[in-house]
Amino acid sequence: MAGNVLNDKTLELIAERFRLLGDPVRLRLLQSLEGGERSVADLVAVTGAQQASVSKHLQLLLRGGLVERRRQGMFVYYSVADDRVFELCNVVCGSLTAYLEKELEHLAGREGDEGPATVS
Amino acid sequence: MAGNVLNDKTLELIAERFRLLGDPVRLRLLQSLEGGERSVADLVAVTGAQQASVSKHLQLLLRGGLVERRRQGMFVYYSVADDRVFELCNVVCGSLTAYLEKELEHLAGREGDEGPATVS
DNA sequence: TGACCATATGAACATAATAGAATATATTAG
DNA sequence: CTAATATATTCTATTATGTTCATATGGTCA
Repeated sequence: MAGNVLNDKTLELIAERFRLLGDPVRLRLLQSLEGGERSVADLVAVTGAQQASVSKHLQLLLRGGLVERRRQGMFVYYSVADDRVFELCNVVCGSLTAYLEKELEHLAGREGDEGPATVS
Repeated sequence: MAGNVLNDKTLELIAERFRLLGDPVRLRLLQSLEGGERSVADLVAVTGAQQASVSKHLQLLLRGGLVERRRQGMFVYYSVADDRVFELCNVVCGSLTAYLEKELEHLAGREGDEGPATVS
């Protein structure tokens, strides 16, 4: 966004990538992979989701280029292919924190300002 | 994600924020606001979307704390409340670029590797 | 080969997100 | 007050996304 205008296609790609990160199960998967590669079975256990669901989320992350897979015997190991995801999450965390703090402040400043206690 | 485990609620908040950025119209709105505040009418013109649609997207961004609004007469001016969105977009752009370059490389390496040209 | 295990995929269903038309609200001008 | 304008909201239809169950695929081992 550094001043230049992005065309619709690019914007759609960026949006798509944000959407890819916009699911708590996928975020949990990525977080679980932060320490290194894991098998699907591991990830199923960690997330508590169904195997089919985990597998599909992993395919989405794979097609998006955020993770890689490696087969070893019967097991498939996934790992993070782009560390930027963690940077993104950190920035979002900061943004969220700032937002929530502002909200708190706002609420504190309006204490008891939720409408009249008396009728008419 | 700096090594600590995030609970489900936090993860959902983060995912929600990513989803907020996961729409091309909203990204276009944010980009349009990068140069400073704009009225809704301006934004409708810029995006080419319906007024109702723009208004709804702006409400989403507002509730997410990414933009602020200011009323002046009949007009409402929106502005970016959290510059981190641009940082996020830039990181995503970098991530996308890396991914697409890798894809290209991959394709180049496999040139003509798309199956036999002859039948049986 | 067949039995078995891990992972992926397909189909059906439920839910969420989005757009568009119509309408409501808020503000100013007369 | 009414008319006019800018913005917000409601309602509805449609589409996208996610979950689950069942099944397919790919691999190992006897």
